[in-house]
Amino acid sequence: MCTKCSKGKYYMTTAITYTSGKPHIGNTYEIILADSIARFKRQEGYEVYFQTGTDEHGLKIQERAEKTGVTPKEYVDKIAGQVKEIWDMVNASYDGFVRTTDKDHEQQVAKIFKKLYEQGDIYKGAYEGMYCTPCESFWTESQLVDGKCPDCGREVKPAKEEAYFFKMSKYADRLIEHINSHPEFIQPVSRKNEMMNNFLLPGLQDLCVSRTSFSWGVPVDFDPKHVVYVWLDALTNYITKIGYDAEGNSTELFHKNWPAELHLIGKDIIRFHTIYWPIFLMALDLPLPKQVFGHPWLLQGGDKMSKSKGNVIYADDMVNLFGVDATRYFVLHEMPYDNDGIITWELVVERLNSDLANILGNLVNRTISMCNKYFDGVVEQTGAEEAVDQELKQTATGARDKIKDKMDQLRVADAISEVFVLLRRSNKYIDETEPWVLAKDEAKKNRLKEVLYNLTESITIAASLLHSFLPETSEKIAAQLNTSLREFEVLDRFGLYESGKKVTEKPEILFARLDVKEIMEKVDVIQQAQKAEFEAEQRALGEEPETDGSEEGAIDLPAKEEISYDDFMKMQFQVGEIIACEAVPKSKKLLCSQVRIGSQVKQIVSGIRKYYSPEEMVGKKVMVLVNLKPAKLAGVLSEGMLLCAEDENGELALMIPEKKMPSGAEIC
RNA sequence: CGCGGGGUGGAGCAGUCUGGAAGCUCGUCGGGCUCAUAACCCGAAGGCCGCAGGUUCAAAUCCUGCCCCCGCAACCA
Repeated sequence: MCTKCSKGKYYMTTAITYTSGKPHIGNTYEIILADSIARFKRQEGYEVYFQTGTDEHGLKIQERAEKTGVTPKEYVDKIAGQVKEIWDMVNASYDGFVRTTDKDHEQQVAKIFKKLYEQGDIYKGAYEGMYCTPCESFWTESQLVDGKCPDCGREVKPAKEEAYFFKMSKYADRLIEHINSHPEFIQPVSRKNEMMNNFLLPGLQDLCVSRTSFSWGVPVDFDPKHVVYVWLDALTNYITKIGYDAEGNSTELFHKNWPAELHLIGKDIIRFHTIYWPIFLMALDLPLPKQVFGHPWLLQGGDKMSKSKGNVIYADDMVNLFGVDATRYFVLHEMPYDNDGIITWELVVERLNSDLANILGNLVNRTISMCNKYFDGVVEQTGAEEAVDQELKQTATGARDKIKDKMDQLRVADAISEVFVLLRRSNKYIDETEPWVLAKDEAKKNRLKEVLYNLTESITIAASLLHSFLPETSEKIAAQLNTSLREFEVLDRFGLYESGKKVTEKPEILFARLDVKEIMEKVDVIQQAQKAEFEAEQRALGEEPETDGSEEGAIDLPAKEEISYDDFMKMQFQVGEIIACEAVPKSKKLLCSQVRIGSQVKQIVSGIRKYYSPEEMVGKKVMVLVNLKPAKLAGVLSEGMLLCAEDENGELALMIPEKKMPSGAEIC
């Protein structure tokens, strides 16, 4: 915005989005947040370089691509396209977009790996554990269920997989020192202790940085059956894409921008950015980023979000329904600093109506209308001041520094609220000055002009301050007032609106009020479409679509292998009477029941605590599989199984004989 | 005693680190106003700040114990 008064460079990044599917509003939140910070820094006079991108390697992507019958590259091209499309749709002003499948990135990852290997930070070792061949997964002894694979229940065997490891411990002390001497490094600060106490102080384990179990990744060039595993591939994007070269030929762009001022990431990956990433950088002899901010999540309220239910909220749907800036406003405003935020369609409508339509849109509209009505749109400063003006002016001129203060702390939601303080104050000013009363008295004409000038000026300042958050709206307001947005430097001054200018004749409604009911009808259409799309995808993957029970009742399960009558007869089912029942301590879902079957009593543990209380269990006669091999659950012995029906939501119902039956009666 | 987050007027949250008159937005009710998108402005009602103890002249805030909710983890026999 103002190149001659540059305050220096500002390199910031978001996390790169994993391309396993279309990003939902929670993912999109990060880019909007980052964008508002980038825009604000530019407005302040920094030379910002803002990078985002996609993380495109890994087993999951390879598998998805195989299932849909396309190459991994084709698959990620499609998703990366969607990501970009959404980022553009929300007006993200990124300067660089990295894809981990970009050739230059891949080359550097291979070089970095080699360099770290040659200098001894990476060594060849082995991953040891119990291996399930069909699942291609390693499990530790404690993860095994009954000595078998917890996923598929099949046999596992001890195995070793060759892998490369990074020696984390070597740099741990230096990192601890750095974190302690740079309290601003990890934000919010509450996360710092978490990292220290849970990972750094107990001692870091070496990190596995290669895999042989899949091929969709960057091959290790001196040992090509290995592929570089996620973090060394993903994190390095922050340096590779701006031109880092492991052999010393880094670009101008890199020298200018590294180290980054800010990595903006989700709170789930703080560990990787504040421990592994700094250590990689130390190993490469590069300076560390100034700050890592792990933002909270934007969660969907109400039902758990699930594509099969069609209730996932996507940014593009929001933009279509509400517009870009309403979408931006919601996610920026609703997100507190260190707690998770909630989004529902109803909340979005509420915010849009009360803040954007009522407070902001209506203020602009009523002000312009009065300018036209009383003075044919001409706005003039007459100097007819009164005491009431002072408070408005103070609010207007003080807003900039308050916002800057909040932004410096990365409290974006609070910053945007400061603009609304000014807007509210302006609405109040109209009531205090009563322009319609002034208009009736010819002698008060100059005063009326001054009042409308003050309003126009305040709105211009507010619009300029809004630019980082709602760029489109900000510009629309300036256009309606026939002025341009102010530079940051002068935003603490009042009275710069050029006296005598004429505002637009017919103000355009900035945000129309919305009716929740109408919106929810449209949402319903979106959700139906989403569900249909999901089911189509499932069919394409050759899987049975999940039905969601809206047609009441029908659930199709994948057919199991046919069994013989003898197989069936191996199972002994009997009626059991529950004579006592209590919750299993140390567990959340388990109930432990004493079940009388004939003359014996068996102890059976079941995961039904969510649906049945211990009290209501007692006295029930239920269907029991009696001859199941006993096993321990949460340390408690279970000698059988209570049979339940389960619906698609996991709701359980015990099977109970429909006529009175004695305990021990055989079920066959 | 698995890890973590949280419980503040009807809803969503701030305040808790650094004790010192319970605050914000929405909603509700009453009033004002008419320039405006039934918008705006003013006022009111509504809280044992999860429960119980403790420290203190003083606790939403510090300490101890307990209960409940939500993620993750997990054994869902």
